[in-house]
Amino acid sequence: MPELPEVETVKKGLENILVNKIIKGINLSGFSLRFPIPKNLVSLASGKKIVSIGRRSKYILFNLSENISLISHLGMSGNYRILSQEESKSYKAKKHDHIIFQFEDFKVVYNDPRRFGYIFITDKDPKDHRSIACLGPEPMSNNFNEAILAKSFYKKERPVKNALLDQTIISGLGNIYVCEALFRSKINPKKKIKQLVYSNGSAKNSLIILKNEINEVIKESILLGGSSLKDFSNTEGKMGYFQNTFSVYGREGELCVSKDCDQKIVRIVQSGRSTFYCPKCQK
DNA sequence: ATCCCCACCTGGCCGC
DNA sequence: TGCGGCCAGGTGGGGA
Repeated sequence: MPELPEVETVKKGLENILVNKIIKGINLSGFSLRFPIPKNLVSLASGKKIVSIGRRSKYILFNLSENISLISHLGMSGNYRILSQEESKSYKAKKHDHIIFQFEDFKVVYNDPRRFGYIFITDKDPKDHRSIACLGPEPMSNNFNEAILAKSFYKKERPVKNALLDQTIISGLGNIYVCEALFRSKINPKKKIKQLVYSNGSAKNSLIILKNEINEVIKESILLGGSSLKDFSNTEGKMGYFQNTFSVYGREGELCVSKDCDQKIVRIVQSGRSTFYCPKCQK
């Protein structure tokens, strides 16, 4: 499922309902997620109030009372559902429901078929957690700019597609938004990143365009509630709409959307992952 | 040091 | 209808 816009959508849904609520109890399926669920999750989080809910990159951060934080990653197929009071009364855990949070009069269910998601609990600043500390700046944040990209791209040989998926360079993008941002920027995904930087280390215009298009595609997707492919939905079980606006992702063999372009979208594999692009528009 | 590959899982879809 | 193969939004560890 989830890249930055989808995680932001889930985070907002949780924030609307859960802030100032007290976790009365937690039920676990007994399965491990990508990592084992922390043994002290139930004892440490139960009885705590949810003070605030934040997001860093693709992580949802639950800030609880007494300086406890939950750090939640949705992996590929993780999702939170907030059950209504009525649903909560008779709810029986479904297959792949791995964590059920009990509140006074309703429940929140974490469901994750592929179990690539994970959750950590910490009594320290979550920003210092090893999963968060290494993340690069994220789109639309103050410290995301062409200078920092130019620094990361300077004299490096990697294809730009791979570099944009590297969460230590820029965090929050995944396969969909990288493909879409490169199309909007008219940059070939195979292009080596050093070619976007002048030999004096400053950003070429194409890199500035790329930075702007990354911000734009993320902003637009958040406004539409993210992209729903297969199983992504928000905390109410509703779908996002951004998938209807894809220019290249999942469009192999279909016509390029650019005016005056007669090319078909191509799928290649880079570092084991599908890349979709227009060979004519993206140079 | 840098970068790629693979494993971690289940389920859905396609072709035979 | 069934089965095998392939594909999927992410990440971190190991190895080249």
